[in-house]
Amino acid sequence: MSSTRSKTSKRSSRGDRTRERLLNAAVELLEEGGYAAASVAAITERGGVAAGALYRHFPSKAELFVEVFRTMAESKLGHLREASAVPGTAVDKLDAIVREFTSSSLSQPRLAWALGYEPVDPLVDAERLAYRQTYRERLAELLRRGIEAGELPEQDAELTAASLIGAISEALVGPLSPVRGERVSTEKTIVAISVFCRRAVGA
Amino acid sequence: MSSTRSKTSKRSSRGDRTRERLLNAAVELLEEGGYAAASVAAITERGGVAAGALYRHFPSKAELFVEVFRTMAESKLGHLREASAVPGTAVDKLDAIVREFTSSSLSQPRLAWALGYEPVDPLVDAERLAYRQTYRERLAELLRRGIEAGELPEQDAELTAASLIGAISEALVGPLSPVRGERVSTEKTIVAISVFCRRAVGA
DNA sequence: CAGCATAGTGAATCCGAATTCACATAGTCG
DNA sequence: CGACTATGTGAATTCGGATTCACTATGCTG
Repeated sequence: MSSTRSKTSKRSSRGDRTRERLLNAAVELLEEGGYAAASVAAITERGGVAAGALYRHFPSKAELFVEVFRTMAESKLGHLREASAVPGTAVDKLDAIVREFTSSSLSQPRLAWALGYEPVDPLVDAERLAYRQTYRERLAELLRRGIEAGELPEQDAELTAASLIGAISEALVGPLSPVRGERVSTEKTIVAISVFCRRAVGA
Repeated sequence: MSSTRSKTSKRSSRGDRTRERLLNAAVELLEEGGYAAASVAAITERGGVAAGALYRHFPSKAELFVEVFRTMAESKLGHLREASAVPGTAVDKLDAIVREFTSSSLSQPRLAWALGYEPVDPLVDAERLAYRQTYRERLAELLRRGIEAGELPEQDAELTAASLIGAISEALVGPLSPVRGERVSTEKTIVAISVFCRRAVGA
């Protein structure tokens, strides 16, 4: 494909930079108006190229979004990993993760909504599902450690993990949804969710 | 509109029956292949009429689905109400509701998926959101009673309610999703979810 | 500079639905 | 029966985007 990137790394070629700009444009549009706002026309316009150019860099619009989602999810995953590096018991780590997840979602509502819930495209949905699964596995692993350590009661770690993710998501939907109702204090929300999760795992 | 239904009730007119058949066809198709399978063509074919006929009964496909969703949600709401009529403490009622919700979803996976999660149409999504809100309020009300009665610890009932719904939903997604993984025992799943919820509310 | 590949252009095309509409047909009422 | 309304027909139209493509521009390499 791009024989030009053979420079191992160095300064990126024109094409590579356009590619980047398109990806960024997609993210921005997602933040601003969700998937509906992110048409090929809009993306390419913001990227400063004509519509057709997109197809020099991605086989389809869907594939572009797969990449967007993959990137963002990977980054979020990184943050969660960092958060869980906090010293302490498994429960402490769990709590750190929950808080990180909650607060980052609250600070970029529309994006979080788009990443986690908004109907996009079958291809992208699959990607999303896959990452959700990854989150779940991470959590489950942590839970298992907590159980072994006797910090948590015996339970189906996978199911609990899934439930936790669902609980956090749903609790956030109100605040996240473009159709926002009454705005509640962010800090209060985080604490409430954190408490709920602690109780839910049996801490 | 239908001056014919002036017979107060009696036997339904031809039109009314076609209307019913279309609604049923839509539900069936939803069960079988999700929203994707429920095109106007498919619905009308199954209903035994030509495509255009649909528009004699509904202003648009979306409106038809709004009605489908409303009906099903109303029915589910009814079942939950029945379930919560079980004698006992607020926690008992809560548990009954959780079990009812879980088991009914598991027995009609595809339909539950379509009703609860599958991206459909903005108009329908709004309807769905509204009912979710209703579920949430019901649950919250119950929780509040439990808190007052001292059966449950002090907490934000609304948030807990939302979290519970999210937890159940997500825990079911695996089993519900068309992309089913390993099949787990229905009974086990119900129990596990029930236990999780009890813990989560602080029972 | 010639030559070739990579990038970019943007109007035309495609595509898969929903929706419309001019024309039947069935039902009802006086 | 005759007229008038409710229903049904289904091919043609619409529609909103994604995608293509013949052509042009850019930039590197020898």
